[in-house]
Amino acid sequence: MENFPLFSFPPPSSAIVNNSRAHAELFQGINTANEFTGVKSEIEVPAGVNRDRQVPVNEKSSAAAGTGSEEKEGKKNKREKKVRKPRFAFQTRSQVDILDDGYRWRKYGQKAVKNNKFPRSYYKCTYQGCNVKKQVQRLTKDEGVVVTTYEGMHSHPIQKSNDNFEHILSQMQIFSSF
DNA sequence: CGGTTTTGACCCGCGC
DNA sequence: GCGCGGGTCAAAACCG
Repeated sequence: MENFPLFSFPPPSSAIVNNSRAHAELFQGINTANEFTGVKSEIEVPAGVNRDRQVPVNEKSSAAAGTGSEEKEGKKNKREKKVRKPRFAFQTRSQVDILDDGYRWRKYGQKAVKNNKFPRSYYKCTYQGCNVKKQVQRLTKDEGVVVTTYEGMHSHPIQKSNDNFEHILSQMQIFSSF
C-alpha cells in the first residue's frame, strides 16, 4: 500500500448507511472528481454470513500443543447475531483502490476472487466499538472501475481532519489553475 | 515504538 | 463427507 495523495469522495457512511433503504438517485446526483458508475444497496445478506467470532481465548497454536488443559468449548456459541447488516456497493472509476471517505480503516485481509485477477481487500473501521467493514474490489474487465462495498454503519464522527469534500475540491481548483 | 500492512493459515457454509 | 470459495485471524514485517 503506497501513500498516494487521495481524493475524497462524498462521505457515504453517516449520510447514507444511516438510512435503511438508500436511494440510488441520491448518488447519481453526485458526479465530481470520480466518475460514478453505479451503486447498489442490499439490506439483507444471506443468513449465516455474520458469524461474530470474538472469542480469541484459545489459539490454534495452544490447541496444537494439546496437553488437554484447555479445550475449545465456544465453537459456535457466539453466533446469535442474525442481524442482517446493510451493505452498500459503490462503483467508482478511479486509478487508485483506496478511496478515502474520511474514516480510518485498518486492512485485515486480502483474498483473490474468482473470475477476477485482482485481489479484494478487506478493511475495518479502527474506531473503538465501531465494527463497520468495507471491501474494495477491482473489476477484471475494467481495470479502471473500483467497487467499494460498505457493511454496517458508523456511529461516531469522522476522525480525520475537517477537510470535507468541498475543501479538497477548492484546493484542487487552486492547483489546477496553475 | 506503536499502529498498520502483509500474508499464509484457518474457519465456515454450501454444493456436489 | 469433502472440496471449494469467500471471510477472518494473527504473527511478523514495515513505516512514521
